[in-house]
Amino acid sequence: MASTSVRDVALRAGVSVGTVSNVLNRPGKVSPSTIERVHAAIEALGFVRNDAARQLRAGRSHSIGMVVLDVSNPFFTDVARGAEDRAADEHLTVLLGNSDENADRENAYLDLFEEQRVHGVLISPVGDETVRLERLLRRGIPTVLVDRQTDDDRFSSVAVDDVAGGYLAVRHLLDTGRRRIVFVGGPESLAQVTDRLAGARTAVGETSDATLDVIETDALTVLQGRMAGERIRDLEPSDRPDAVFAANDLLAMGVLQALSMLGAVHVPEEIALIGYDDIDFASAAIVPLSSIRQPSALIGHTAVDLLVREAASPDGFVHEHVVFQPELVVRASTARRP
Amino acid sequence: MASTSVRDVALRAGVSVGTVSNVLNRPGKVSPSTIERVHAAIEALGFVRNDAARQLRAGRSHSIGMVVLDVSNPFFTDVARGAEDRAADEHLTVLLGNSDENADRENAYLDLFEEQRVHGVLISPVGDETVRLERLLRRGIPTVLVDRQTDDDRFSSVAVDDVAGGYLAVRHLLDTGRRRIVFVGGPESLAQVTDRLAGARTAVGETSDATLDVIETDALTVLQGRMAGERIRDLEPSDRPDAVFAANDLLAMGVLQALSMLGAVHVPEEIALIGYDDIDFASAAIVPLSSIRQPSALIGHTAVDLLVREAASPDGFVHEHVVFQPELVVRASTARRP
DNA sequence: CCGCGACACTGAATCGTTTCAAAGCCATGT
DNA sequence: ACATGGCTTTGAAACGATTCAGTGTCGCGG
Repeated sequence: MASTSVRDVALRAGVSVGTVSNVLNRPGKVSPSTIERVHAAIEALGFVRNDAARQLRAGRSHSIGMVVLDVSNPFFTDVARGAEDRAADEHLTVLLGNSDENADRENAYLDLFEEQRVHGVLISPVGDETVRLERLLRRGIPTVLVDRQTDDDRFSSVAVDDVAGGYLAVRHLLDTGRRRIVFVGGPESLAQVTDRLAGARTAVGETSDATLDVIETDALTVLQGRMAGERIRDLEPSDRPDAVFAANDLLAMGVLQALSMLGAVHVPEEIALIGYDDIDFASAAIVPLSSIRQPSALIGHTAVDLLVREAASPDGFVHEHVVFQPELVVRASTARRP
Repeated sequence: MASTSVRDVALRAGVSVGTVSNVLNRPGKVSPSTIERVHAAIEALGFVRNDAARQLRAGRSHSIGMVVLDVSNPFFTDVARGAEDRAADEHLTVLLGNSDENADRENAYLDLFEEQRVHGVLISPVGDETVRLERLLRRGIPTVLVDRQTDDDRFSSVAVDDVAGGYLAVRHLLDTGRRRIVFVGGPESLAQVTDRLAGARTAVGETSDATLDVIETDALTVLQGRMAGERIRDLEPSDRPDAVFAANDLLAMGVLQALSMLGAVHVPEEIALIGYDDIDFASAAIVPLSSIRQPSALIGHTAVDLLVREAASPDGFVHEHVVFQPELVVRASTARRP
């Protein structure tokens, strides 16, 4: 019952603890017969390495801390999966934390990760606060911003050009003949929201008779989308927009639910709708949803890549800013009017 | 740069390391003035506890290991969230692993959790193998089966009555006039699948002119559902079933996509469709999906509860088997024929 | 004035692994 | 016969927090 240690294994195999450790970590340095004997002892005793002791000695854990804005959002689980896959190659584990767009929860996770002496941190930050992240750097914990562009040369970052994405979305709405556009998204503290809105504004600015209104939401969730959709549905038909650009697909699905409910407003005939992220469920929506696709798994993959490289070259690492380009995916929800 | 330890804090505060530790863990035993001095030193040095050292001393970590069948399935993320919330109350962290219905990946996570000396394990197992789980028990790691019923008194378990759920689903299809029913689900190694199928069989058995066919899938995913749906769509109209019961909502959404594509088959007029889990996206589907609701967050919550109680009472803990009842949610996809 | 308990604090031992300087062993070449 | 170098193995030190038996101090009652 009492857990067995290398000492027990060494005793049983008739070698020293150093040799047991070598068998485990540098088998090339140990003679075949000894290796066999040690393995037999490990087997017999059911020995399992104590990770805490390894970490203590090593000074840092072989985990990567990751904080995302919303684990219920398939976009982020896809990013996390990409990160995990790449991390597994390096024998690293990903600890996934969910900030729920809440700075306090974000901080709680960062505290935890500091105590754990994680190998590095991947974060999709809630606000602009870099104070907290600087502290990680000073501790020597490499930190990569995920899904957030930055010029800050103290961090690496992996993001998608959200301004371009916003532009793509609204350009497409304009190209299919819509002019009165509403942007649904929020809170403003999220860079994803403001960037996509900025791109939308640019596109609208290019067309003289187009207008852009904003309905701000408290979060990027289906529920918030439904509330925004209800506000639109309850407008006089003449006051309604002819297109909605939602800051992500969850919002878009909420908007869609509200508009379709009771057959009140037809999508895309009366109002066209486009989302962002192209999550798997977008194509299975009541009206299949047009969206802006981001290479989600690749984002996670690349982020771990940068992290690992930074961790390997302690000082003088040149931080990189990787920016992917988004892609328009057209489905029924923005079909051209008849 | 070199991380500061309790020793440094002690030195700076002019006390012993033992006192620093007491300030951190049993402030009641330390005089107010000393507490203040120690806190000042901690602040000044930016001291952060080293979790690895704590764990080494404590003998186990304050993390709970959790393995689910599919992180992309909102049902499991909901369960995980419930678990995390309850765990946070106990100052425990949840490490979430994804087996992808693959026994090797499941084992890899269990190995990891053993090395980490986790506080306990929550698992939604891939197969019937209890061998691996027994090993955890022998190590003194309490283990709770999640979303899996069992009579095994060596484990606690938290589950939903899947046989009752399967019965509910098919009883509803029969009640709305359907007779030729197809069950879509697999692999058979998942108890969730076989239990739901068993319930379905019972319901069909109660109606003399009803039939039940099975299309087995390789996994419970949207993609697999789409493949099954295509097989149904490609049947001669006279050979088609008049209702489909999918083993979970992801499958159901895939089936729905395949049937609706090209307007080939109308749901629910030609084929009624019911899923399982009632994930958030089910109500936003092309045709809002009827489903069987499970109290997902409550499952996670309860599981952590049992785990914590077992961990607190090392021996002689009486394992409990909690079984929740599922609930039918009727939407458009099973509307009665006109 | 002594003894006793309460309280605050100390510091060495401990957890289990890894590392590394040093030692042991053996064969080869001179 | 001995030095040399290449393997293999050894064992003590180190990582950093916690614990606990023990030291010291103070105040109060007898």
